[in-house]
Amino acid sequence: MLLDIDLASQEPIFKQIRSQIVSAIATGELSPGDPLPSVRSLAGDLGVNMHTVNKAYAVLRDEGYVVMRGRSGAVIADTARSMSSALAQERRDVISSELSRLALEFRAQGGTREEFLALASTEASSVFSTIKEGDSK
Amino acid sequence: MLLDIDLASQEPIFKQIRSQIVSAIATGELSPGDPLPSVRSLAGDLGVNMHTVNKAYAVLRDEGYVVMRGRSGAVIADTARSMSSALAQERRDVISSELSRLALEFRAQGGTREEFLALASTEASSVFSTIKEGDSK
DNA sequence: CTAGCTGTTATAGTACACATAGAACAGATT
DNA sequence: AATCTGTTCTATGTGTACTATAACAGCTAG
Repeated sequence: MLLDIDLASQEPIFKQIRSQIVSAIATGELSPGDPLPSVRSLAGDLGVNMHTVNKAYAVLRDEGYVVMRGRSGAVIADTARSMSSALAQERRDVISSELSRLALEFRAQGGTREEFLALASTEASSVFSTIKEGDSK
Repeated sequence: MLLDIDLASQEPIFKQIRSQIVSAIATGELSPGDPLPSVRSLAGDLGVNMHTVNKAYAVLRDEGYVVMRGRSGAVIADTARSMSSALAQERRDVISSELSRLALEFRAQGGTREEFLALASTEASSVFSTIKEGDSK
C-alpha cells in the first residue's frame, strides 16, 4: 500500500492521504481489519510532518472509515463498506449535492442530460470494474 | 437576478458568486448578451469588497462564460452554451474526473454502480428540468 | 470631443487554513 | 512495566481570501 503524494499540488496533503486510503478501501486493496501504518512511520515514508498524517487519520475516523485501538493503531473499520444509517446517509447526501452541482456546470456549458448520464456511466464503469486483491500473507 | 451569499460559509465568496452566475446561465435565467451588474454595484449590493466580485468576474472571463467590453461591462458570452473546443473539452475533463472521484467515494461506503447511476439520474433530472425565463422587458 | 463609468492593477493590512516543529499525555498491548 | 499508539498543546512560517485605498487604461454615451 504505497501512497503517491504531490507536495506541489493545490490539494492539501492531508486530503490527498485521506482520498487515497478511501480509494484503496473502494477497490478492495484495503479490507476491514487491515492495519494502517502509524502516523509517525507513514509521515517518515512520505516525508511530511506527523501532524499532517494525524489530521488525515482523524478525518477518516470521523467519517467512520477507520477505528483507533490504542497501541494497535488505526485499522479499517468493519463497517467501512456497510456504514450505519447516520454516517452513510450523511455522506450520500454530500455525494448527491455534488452530483447536482456537476450537472449544473455541465448544463451551463451546453451539455444535455443524456450526455451527462453517459459521462457518469463511463466513469462509473471504470471505477466499479477496478478490483485489487489485498495481501493474503 | 439576486445572488444569495453566505459570508459564514466555508466556500470562498468569489466562488459563491461565480457558481450562482453559472447556475443562472444553466437554467436560462441569464442568456447570451445579458449584462452583469458592475463590480462596484454588485459589491455594494452584496456588502462585500469590489475586488471579491472582480475576482469572480475574472474567473468567469477565463472560463469563457462572460466577455468584458469596456464601459458596457461584463455580459454573458455568446458561446456560453456552445463553447469552442479548447475550453469546452477542458471543462468536460474536469467534470469527468470529479464524477470518477464521486464514484470512488460512493463505492468505498458500500454503494453499487447501479445505485450510483440512479443517484446521478435523479439529480440530473432535477437540474435539467429547471427552466427559468429571462426578463423580457 | 470629453466626462464618466467600466474592468484592471498595485500596495497594504487582517484573518484563517495548511504545514511544520518540539514536547508531553493517556491508553492499550506486549 | 516498558513501549508504541493516537491525541493534545504551543509555537512558527507560508499561502490564500478578503478588505481597503488608490490610480490606471479603455470604451461610450452625451
